[in-house]
Amino acid sequence: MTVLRFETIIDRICVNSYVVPVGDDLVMKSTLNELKNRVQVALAAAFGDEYGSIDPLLVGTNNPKFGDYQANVAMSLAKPLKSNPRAIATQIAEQLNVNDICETPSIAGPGFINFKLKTKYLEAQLKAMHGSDRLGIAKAQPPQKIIVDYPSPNIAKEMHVGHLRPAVIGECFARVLEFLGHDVLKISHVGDWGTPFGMLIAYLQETYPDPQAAAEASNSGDLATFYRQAKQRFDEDETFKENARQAVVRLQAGDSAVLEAWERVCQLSKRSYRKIYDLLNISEDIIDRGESFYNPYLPAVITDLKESGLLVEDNGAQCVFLEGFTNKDGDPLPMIVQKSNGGYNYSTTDLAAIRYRVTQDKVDRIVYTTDAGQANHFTQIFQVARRAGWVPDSVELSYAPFGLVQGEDGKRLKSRSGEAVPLKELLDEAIARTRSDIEKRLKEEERTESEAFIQNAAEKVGIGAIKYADLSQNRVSNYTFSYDRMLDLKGNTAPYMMYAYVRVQGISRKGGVDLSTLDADMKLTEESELTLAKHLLQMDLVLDEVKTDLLPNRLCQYLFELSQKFNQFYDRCSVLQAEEPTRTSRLVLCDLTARSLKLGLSLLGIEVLERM
RNA sequence: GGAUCCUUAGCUCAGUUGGAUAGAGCAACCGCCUUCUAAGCGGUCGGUCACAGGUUCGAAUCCUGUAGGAUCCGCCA
Repeated sequence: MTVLRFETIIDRICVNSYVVPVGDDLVMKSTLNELKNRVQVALAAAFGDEYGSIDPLLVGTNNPKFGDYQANVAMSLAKPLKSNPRAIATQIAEQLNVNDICETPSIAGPGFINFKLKTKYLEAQLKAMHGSDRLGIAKAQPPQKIIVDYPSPNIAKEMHVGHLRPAVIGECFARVLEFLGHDVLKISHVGDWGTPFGMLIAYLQETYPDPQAAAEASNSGDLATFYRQAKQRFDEDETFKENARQAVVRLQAGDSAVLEAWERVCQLSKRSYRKIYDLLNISEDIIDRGESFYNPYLPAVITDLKESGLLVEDNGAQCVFLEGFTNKDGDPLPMIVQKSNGGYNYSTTDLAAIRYRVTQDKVDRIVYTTDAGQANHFTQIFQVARRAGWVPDSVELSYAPFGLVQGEDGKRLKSRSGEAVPLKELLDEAIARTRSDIEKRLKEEERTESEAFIQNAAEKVGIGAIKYADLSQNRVSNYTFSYDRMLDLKGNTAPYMMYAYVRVQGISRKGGVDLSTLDADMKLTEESELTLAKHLLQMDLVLDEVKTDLLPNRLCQYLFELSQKFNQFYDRCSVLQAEEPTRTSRLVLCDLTARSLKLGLSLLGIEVLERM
């Protein structure tokens, strides 16, 4: 897969984590891993100890008629063992001891070993899952300290649609890693030190020379309006433009009056960002550590690089020459860390950030999420940080680039032209469309609901749909901006899953059943029950994948399939009217589905509704 | 000129260390509400996995080349 190539470039080091029981919470063994171990034992028994450590190539089957899992290892051993794969598979199968988990394994095709789980085993697993607060998902042991580098817009500007992806994706990573028990530090590397700030500071000082008035204006003002007015002044007046430039210089020199104005602009900006983040259900405990934060640490980056011998002066600029990046003549390309005028640039800041995070925060892993256009930049930064000796091998630098948000023309959605849709506008549109959809349904079904119910449902469904539309696509591929697609409420969308959840709550209400206090004695008979059960037991694997590969669409896919399987079960099996013990067993399936959906959606940053 | 990413059904996309007959959603068409919310379920239609070679028991997946698209490339972030 393409993402892996990135990871090899940046020298990815994995830190092992082990699964152990935590506290009183019952932790189930992953079926896949358990079967893997069993096959390895069988391999050792059949062919000698040295075969006990090879990968059994165990995967889920793609067709139920082959069972639930298949081991593909026999084919890969044909050459080294100089034997035919079917014979090898038979030898492995003879040594297999999996009686407690599945039916007798069968050999099929060129040498697949197929496993079909026993119903009894599934029932026991479900019971354990039902008794667990965490749905049987283990916490990482030991936990890692992980920084999730939140998307970092320039806070001098209004948020636009291009900020949606990084916000939503970064939030998902943080939530998944946190749920898996890691110590997550959410850090926003906001642009709070650059040229656009000079413009706003100059405008604030010009319009509100009196500090008291400036304070009031920034407390009650609106960033978008403020920015628009400042931009207009900037574009039409040369003197103002010069004032803005001077403001940046004085800001970086530490001028106290300018610093004060800068603080005000930052506050104004953070307030307006928070409003949107709240609407988007983005964590409140994000730490703002903008470019300004690293200002004091920039000189040390240069001296450190000099000491390690990496720093080279070129045309008056301080550079590090990169390995593997060459210009058209084949000469190494430099990365400038200090401009010829003595100023620093974003490379310096990013290097200072890595250095600080490893030495001061003592992290085990840093997860970066930016648009793919910055892939080269981060590959270079990581290289220099490693070569400078700031990042030991034990620290993992994960880069998760995402595709560009494109316009209908297939080109990058521009932010400066002013054509980019403000994020607020997109979110409001989503809510409005959802609202009218809900009202239409209520009318058709002759239902009446309170205004509060309608508004809340419109917000949760509308925002959920937008976030899901984004997360359910492969992170790497480009994203064509389309209202219609983002706001679609049918098919593989957030409302589909929210609706499955609502169905369970409906059963609980109708039957007057408290799902949390059920005694989970399972009795699975119908095919749709077994299919749902098997899927329910795979959530831990999926979350582990998301942790490693940083692909939220894997979780979306899982939740969509879970909802599909639940809907099929719901369609074919009546719950409340069933005889005991089937009735209770089915109620437990409902409960586990609802809790899995709620958890999974919450990890995507999407909230569920009890009714809709 | 160099680098990175992408190309799978009419549209939007999945496809997990290479595995059995390439899967969803949307759109189109046909069925299913006196039964736990039909934002649902079932079915039909739809593919030269951009193209050409190679690697092997096996390739949408790995390698090489070609075509097309996007993005980046020493003093912006």
